[in-house]
Amino acid sequence: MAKVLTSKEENYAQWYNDLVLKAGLAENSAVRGCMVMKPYGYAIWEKMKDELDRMFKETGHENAYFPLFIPKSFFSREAAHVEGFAKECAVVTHYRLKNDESTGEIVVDPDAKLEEELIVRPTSETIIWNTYKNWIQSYRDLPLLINQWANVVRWEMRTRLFLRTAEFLWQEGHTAHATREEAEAEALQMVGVYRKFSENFLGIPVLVGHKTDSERFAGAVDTLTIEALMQDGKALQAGTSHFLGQNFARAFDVTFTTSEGKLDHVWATSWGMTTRMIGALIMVHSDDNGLVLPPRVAPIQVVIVPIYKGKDEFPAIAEAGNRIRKELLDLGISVKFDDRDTHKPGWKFAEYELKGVPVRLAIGPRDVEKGSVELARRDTLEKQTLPQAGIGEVIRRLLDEIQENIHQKALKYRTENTHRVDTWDELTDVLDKGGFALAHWDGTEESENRIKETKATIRCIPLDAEEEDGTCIVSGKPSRRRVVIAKAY
RNA sequence: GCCCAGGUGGCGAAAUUCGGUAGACGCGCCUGCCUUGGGAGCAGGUUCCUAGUGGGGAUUGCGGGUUCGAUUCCCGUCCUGGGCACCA
Repeated sequence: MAKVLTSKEENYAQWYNDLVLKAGLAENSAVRGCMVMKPYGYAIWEKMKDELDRMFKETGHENAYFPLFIPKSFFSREAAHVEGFAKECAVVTHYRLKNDESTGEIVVDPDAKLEEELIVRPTSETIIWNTYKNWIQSYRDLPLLINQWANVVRWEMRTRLFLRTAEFLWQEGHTAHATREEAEAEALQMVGVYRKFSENFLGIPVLVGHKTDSERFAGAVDTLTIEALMQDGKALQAGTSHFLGQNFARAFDVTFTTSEGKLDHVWATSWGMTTRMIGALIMVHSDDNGLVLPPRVAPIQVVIVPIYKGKDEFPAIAEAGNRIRKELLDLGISVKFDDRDTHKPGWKFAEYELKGVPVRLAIGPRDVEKGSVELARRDTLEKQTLPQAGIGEVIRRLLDEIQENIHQKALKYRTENTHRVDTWDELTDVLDKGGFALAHWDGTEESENRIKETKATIRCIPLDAEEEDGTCIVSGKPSRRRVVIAKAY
């Protein structure tokens, strides 16, 4: 097979880029740092959206939509929030162009300057809380559980397809609650939804935990995160859920009358997951032959490739192919019968491997004769010949097995690359090789800054960390639990 | 935003040293033949636009400059890649 991709071992960044481009997922656009998501990449995103949306609704949330533009004044009400986002905002200053008579060029009309600039949302807390103010009067209006599917813009200095683009797609949930406890429970619930989604649907094992003070979302009281490990040993923040306390309620004056008739500010959360997950999916599972998609997220779960010499052989093969296709469709399996005669079988094999299709069936004259079919699974690249009769059931079970196998493989990789470290040397050793280091930390910013000098960061303070006496890897001061340290994207 | 390195067909690129026919070589693509159980092979074509077809025009990110002549030298600018920083 002609080599299509750079090898992962040769150059991980190049391999990733090749894969995104050649599998037809996305490409860089003419606009600085932005991305064109191609149909196949978008199909993967749609699968993710459908599943997440289902999970949100299952937990009582509704979808709504808020404006793309945020007046500058809204944006600056919450001090920490503006501080966090000010450096990466796209700003609309004018509303009209005109033809410059001297040069004949289209220029911004200086007379069309906006009185107040508009910020293209980098996140929607401010405009949403400005709206919630009008929606919430009484404890009877709470909780307010809303999610929005949208695009946002953050003017990043350096960009990378899917992982960091100037514009990206995401969902952002924004909830309002009557009590602190309820809001905290919501934030915890939603990080749990992300964990379930990531592990069960995408096959990506994640660590769940709190961010440190310095890594927290701008304006949040607590940030919960899921952290995944990529095949090059770097961590990726895959989703976050924030407990916002009453910060935004105070900034936007969102108050309600309690059941006791008292006035109080509401308690808030926000949580988001983005198209970055597509990048995670690629970097966690794929190999040098291309994408490896877990069946649940694969836009095409089974592809059928006919093999034939001359036109007379085709009808019998097409009959078998279409019959199997129908059988799989009836079982709720997405299947493509690629009967194009413009590409040869070997070409198609390579193509669908590159696209990560979990199961491939090949049907040729031999199979028609014997009532058999060749089945190849993408995760292990194993091939076997099976009877056509009952193939639907076999594949239905196999898809579950592949889903599980891909998850277990990723989990095994993460386990093998997670190390408990008790000395500074052990820490730097793990960080050099790549992977998660579990180390004691005294909770101070000084020690955290020292860790950051290695270019690694504290990814999270795990939720389920067992209590354990130890001493901080930096200061030697006492510590009650280990934190997760890694180099990250 | 700062420090490097770059920007030439659909793609990887060559020519830049020392200014002198831009696109060598390869991939891909197109046509035909031969093939079809792993991106096979052979021949021809392939920068783009245009043309009643023995032609014409444009073209090395973009804008200026030097020069008889600029992909090459100078200034500016935009963009891309790597590093710092920032970040989902």
